[in-house]
Amino acid sequence: MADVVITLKDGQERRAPRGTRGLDFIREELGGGLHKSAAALLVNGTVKDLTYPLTEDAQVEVLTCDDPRGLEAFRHTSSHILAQAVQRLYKGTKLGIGPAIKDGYYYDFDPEVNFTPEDLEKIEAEMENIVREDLPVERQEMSRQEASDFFKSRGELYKVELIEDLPEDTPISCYRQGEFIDLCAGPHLPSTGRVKALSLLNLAGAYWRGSEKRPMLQRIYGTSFPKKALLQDYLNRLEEAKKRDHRRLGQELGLFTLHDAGPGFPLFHPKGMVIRNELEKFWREEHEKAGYQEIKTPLILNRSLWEQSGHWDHFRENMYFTKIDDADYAVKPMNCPGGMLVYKSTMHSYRDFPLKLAEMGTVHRHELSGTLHGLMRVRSFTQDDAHIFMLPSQIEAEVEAVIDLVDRFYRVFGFKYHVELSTKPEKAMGSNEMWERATAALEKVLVKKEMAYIINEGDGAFYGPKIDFHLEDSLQRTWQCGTIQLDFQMPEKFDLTYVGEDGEKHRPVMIHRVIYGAIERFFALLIEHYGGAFPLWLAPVQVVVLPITDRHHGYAREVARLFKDKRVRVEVDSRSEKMGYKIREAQVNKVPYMLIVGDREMAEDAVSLRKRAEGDLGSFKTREILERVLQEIEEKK
RNA sequence: GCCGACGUAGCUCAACUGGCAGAGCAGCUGAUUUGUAAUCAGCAGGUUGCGGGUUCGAGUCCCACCGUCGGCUCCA
Repeated sequence: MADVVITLKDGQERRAPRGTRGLDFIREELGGGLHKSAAALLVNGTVKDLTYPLTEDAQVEVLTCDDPRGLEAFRHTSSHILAQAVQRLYKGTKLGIGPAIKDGYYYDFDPEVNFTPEDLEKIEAEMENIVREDLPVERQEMSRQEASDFFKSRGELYKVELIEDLPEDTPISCYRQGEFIDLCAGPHLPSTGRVKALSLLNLAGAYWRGSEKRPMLQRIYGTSFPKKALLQDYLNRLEEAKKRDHRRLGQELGLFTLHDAGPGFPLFHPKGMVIRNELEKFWREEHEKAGYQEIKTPLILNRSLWEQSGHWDHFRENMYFTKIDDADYAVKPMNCPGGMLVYKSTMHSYRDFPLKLAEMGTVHRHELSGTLHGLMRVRSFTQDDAHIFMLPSQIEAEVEAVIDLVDRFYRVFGFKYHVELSTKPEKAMGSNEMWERATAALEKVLVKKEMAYIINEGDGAFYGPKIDFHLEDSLQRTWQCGTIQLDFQMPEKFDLTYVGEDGEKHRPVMIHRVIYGAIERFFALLIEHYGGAFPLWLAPVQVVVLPITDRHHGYAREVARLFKDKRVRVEVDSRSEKMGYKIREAQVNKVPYMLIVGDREMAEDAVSLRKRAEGDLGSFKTREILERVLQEIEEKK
């Protein structure tokens, strides 16, 4: 039998006996330690097991854990080890699914008794045993019937359901390691001994197939790495991330608090308000430049308005209600109906378009108690909303302009973001044609701007599809912030009109959009992004003057006055404490500029500069530092 | 809303199997006059989330509720 010709990534060709397993090929032909660090193969562009037999000439690339696809196989095998350990320790536990995810893996179980955190330790110990046993992992294909019968005989009813839902033509494969066998498409590592470092992280409930109507399973999250040191790095990073948690920093820096008196209703303290106000100030400046006009609409409006807008039918379970003089009112969950009323109050001409009405609107939404999360997910929040009324022909240009505005804002803060296109949800208003037209319009702009985006099926607003902008928190969970929603519904519902060139009345098109999203959420993300060390323009206290002894207090106040006159947020720490103490406190409070003043500085009209991040920088003329501070504030660096 | 864990002073945390609620930081008072990340002393601070129950006795055990945390579902 002739050898097969294997073409490597760099174009080199190697020969191997037909049917050689990938792993053996790597060991024989490529040498080095590669067969040890390899996790999977890429054969003609498809990811395969390392045990995959090379029966044809092929392009082959070796994937290690440095490649996401290699790491995925590694983590996926880790999840099988988890499931094997659980089934050894807790007989009768049924298996759900167990995929690799970002930073690790999970497995869903239906145990006879729910797991406790102590169980995780036992399970982890058993996983270590399985790794030590170094069980070979073998792939085997089955017919649909075989697979179904097999899992039925084991009582694995969730697996049977999965098999039944697989498309007809999909080959069904299982992976076996020791006594454990799981329905799985693979690929997997060739043996369990390759998982050198693993750890279980936490325990949570998760509905079977993500549906609240299905049983709740027990999900165990874990992670694993090819080296112990990498696992330790990861655990250290988690610890570091906890220090950036906005809930912790918000408390430590005196920015906001949350109370039992109002779950999901945050209270902003003076220092938190300074930041909020700076964010709003920046927002107003930019929106004025971009041609927006600002409005303000009421917190509470009559029921009939919400019926007209469709919220009564589509959003009621998220709304709060009240009565005024025996009539039904609702607290607004969105700003759009109020915006509609403003629009309808006067006549509009096509010449006025695009008409951009912006509103810092505080909305209330009843969110499920289990979903509340610091400032990220609250029940009362302020949206930096705007409604853009326009001609159908203006849609693309306006969507593009908003995308540019979002980018302009996020850049100032140094945020990375990703974009999603959300399509028609189940509870939607309007015809399919309308939805398709609107979705296509949004997609067209994204394509034109060459933006990477993912499709978020069924996640649109009830009145239209949307482009969402997501930011990452300190644990790399993503949160939707900016959004651009195209709406053909509200103009219809509210009978909005404009007078066209032809003198006739026409229906305008509308965009709902936010840039920050919710100020609360954006603020939370900013706290985590900066780890509480805000850039100068946002810092609640920008400059603190630290007099060395009582006889320097007068001079310290003079220095502070110079800054205050230029609207710099400055404080003087005149307590009778040592310099080390005052500096430590300013440092802990993350004040960007510390100005130390003693005899030398007094004599020279100077200050000794210490910056939060750089430490002692020596003596400078006071005026020079003032200029520097003003410039840095201006540049928003 | 669902699953699990947790809830002690303003904050961070102690209190062995049920046996007198305690410390550090912050706060207040006083002393100290200080040169680049914590000066010393004293004082005050609590219906142990809320409500029931078991017990001679509950922070500790049981039940229900509220809240928080991690997820699921949902969403800015």
